[in-house]
Amino acid sequence: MTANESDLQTLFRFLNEIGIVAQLSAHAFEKVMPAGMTLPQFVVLNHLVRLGDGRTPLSIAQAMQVTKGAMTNTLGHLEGKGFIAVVPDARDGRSKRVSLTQEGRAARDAAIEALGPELRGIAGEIAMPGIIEALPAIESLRKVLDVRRNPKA
Amino acid sequence: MTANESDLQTLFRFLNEIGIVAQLSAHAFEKVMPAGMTLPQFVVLNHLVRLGDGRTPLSIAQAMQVTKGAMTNTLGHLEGKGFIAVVPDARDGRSKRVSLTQEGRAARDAAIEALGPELRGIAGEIAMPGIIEALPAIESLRKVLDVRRNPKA
DNA sequence: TGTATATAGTTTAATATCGAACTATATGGT
DNA sequence: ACCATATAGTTCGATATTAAACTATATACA
Repeated sequence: MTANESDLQTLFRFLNEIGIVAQLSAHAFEKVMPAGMTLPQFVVLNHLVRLGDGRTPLSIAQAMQVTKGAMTNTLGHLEGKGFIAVVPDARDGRSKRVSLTQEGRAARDAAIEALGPELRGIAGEIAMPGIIEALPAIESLRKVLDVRRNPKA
Repeated sequence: MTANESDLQTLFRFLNEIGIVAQLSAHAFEKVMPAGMTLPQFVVLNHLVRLGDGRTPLSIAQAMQVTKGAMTNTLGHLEGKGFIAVVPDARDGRSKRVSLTQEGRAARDAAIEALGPELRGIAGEIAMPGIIEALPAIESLRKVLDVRRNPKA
């Protein structure tokens, strides 16, 4: 499966566009988020709601592909706002466990609510079938980059 | 063109994946770049090579969707390394013009060279036809987000 | 001509991120 | 049981980014 020059240029352009879309969408999200709610904070809350809480900081960091240090920072903010509780793991003295508070769930729901109109606006202006078809390609690209970054996992 | 719930969830997941791919690919790029060359610096050099130099800082900032302040920073680094020259515009006292130096072109070529194997590696591990088909969807999404951010332009 | 407004670029304070060094706890091989 | 190594989390220094305030120049219009 040798890649030709044209493939390389396409891939380069693809990654370039992805970088810009990521930046633009992050901006659009922050714009509509309730005051004080940042994108990283929301992503963590949403992750805990969707996949269940009681997870360790490390597993959350790996799921969203940031460093442990970045997660320490984000969890600190969320804890400071009372959106999560972080407690030592009784079984493993090195670990902690993250659980959602009532306020945390409410904040996540409010953020989802605020996101709705923006998402609807975007969805209304693009050809959704194209997006739906493109999703698997993005996901496989993510997996490839994932493995290349951390081959052992 | 009303969007249904499923469309919104797909779009949300799509943007989520894009954010992670952007982060992973930025990391992969920085990893192989020659010492001292950062991704923003490379992107600016590449832009100037491909579309011609003599551009203003503002136009470059707009092309890559960063603020003027960010561009001031990046151009400062590039100028400090002797990769570009920034001179006042004779016609417009507010403006400046950015031109590439010999060293700047060489640095860009070296970066492209260093990027080759990494891109080839990635291209060899994914299904390129899917990427090629997905590109237009990403591009149209970029345009939509672009317009929503700055409706007048 | 003069004044209000728009545009180009810089600076500043704040934030998120990274990688590396560090602490503490667990695990595995001898 | 012990010691080497691996893992979880924090901290630190550096960097890129943003929004907003600021300076300087240009343009439009009255």
